[in-house]
Amino acid sequence: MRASWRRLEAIELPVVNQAPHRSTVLVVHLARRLRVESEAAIAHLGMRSRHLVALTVLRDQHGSTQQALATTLGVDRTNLVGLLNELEAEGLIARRRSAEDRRRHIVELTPKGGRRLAKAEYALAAVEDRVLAALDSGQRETLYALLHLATSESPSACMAADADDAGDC
Amino acid sequence: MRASWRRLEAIELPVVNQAPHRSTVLVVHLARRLRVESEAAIAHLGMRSRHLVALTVLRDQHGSTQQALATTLGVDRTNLVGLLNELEAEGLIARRRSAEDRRRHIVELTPKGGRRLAKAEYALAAVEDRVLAALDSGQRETLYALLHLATSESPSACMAADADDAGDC
DNA sequence: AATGATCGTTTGTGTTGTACAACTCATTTG
DNA sequence: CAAATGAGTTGTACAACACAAACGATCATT
Repeated sequence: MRASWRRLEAIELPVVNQAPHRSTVLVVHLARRLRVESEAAIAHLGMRSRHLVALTVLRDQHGSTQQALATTLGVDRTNLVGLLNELEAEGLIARRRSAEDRRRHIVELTPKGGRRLAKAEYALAAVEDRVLAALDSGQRETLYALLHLATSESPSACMAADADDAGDC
Repeated sequence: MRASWRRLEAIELPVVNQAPHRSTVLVVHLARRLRVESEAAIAHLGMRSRHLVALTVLRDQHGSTQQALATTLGVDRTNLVGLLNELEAEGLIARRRSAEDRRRHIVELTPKGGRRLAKAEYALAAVEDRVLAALDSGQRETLYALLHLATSESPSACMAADADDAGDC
């Protein structure tokens, strides 16, 4: 009975077919540790981790609408308003009306926001040295590259931009 | 002055020395997305993500004391009690008293707990296919390996075990 | 021009996760 | 014996967040 199983699977998975590991739990676990420690590390900048996540997303995908930002961040759009208000009050982001659809707000990272984000990331060095102590610098870069790839893959990339360059979705 | 700096650093960082990227924000971001979706995926098992994290940690480092578990998970030890109660009520973990120090509880993953954890991870396949869609299977394994390495590095490994094999810490 | 839908916003309510403190009990240690 | 420690219990407080209902401004359709 094992022979037939192997024949069936060998077509698509030629050599080895181990049960793939699930990263979900480890990501959640690691995120908790990182978040707890990073909150303390960036408190002197008047920011929390959720601010950093928003700024980071904005740095990657420039000029998202609030709706797209809400889905990317996975937060309710009503709660996003308050978060953006805090960031805008400090001049870290800017809201401008979309030219195509004047109902929409295009959220952009300001230069000051970029500098603040860089500052925060600098402050996170000590945290990662502690939490990611088991990884050398090369492994950390690999980790970053994979995470960046996974997160930058916007689930609805076509509706993220101002839609002037987004073709048919 | 830069020459002396280069001489000093060249020993350990020979060629390039770019500013390393910080993974913290990306981990937090990705964890949020994974957690939200995984909660729905494992609800039918009567579990939440925090249960899975606890079981996963227990699968890796067998026989932690509750105190060590609390620091590893980064939760308050008073809140850990309730979490372990829920897991123990379903027979997924077992508490036994330490022989060396009868105040301590050694928490262990039961066979049933291991099976439940495996079931949950199986249910997470669909979630990761959605959230980690940008990563192929090889990249996901690499991600898992890095995360496992980072999380298994227990910050206080010496006090994690039953202390019969832990030497001088 | 009228109608309905959409985007951002405000307000309010409710739930959840978690920290924190204070205390008890059992046990170890000095 | 006294002090310290591990686990458990209880209660309080707060922050994050979802969710609903409504509003004004703006599109899109007819």
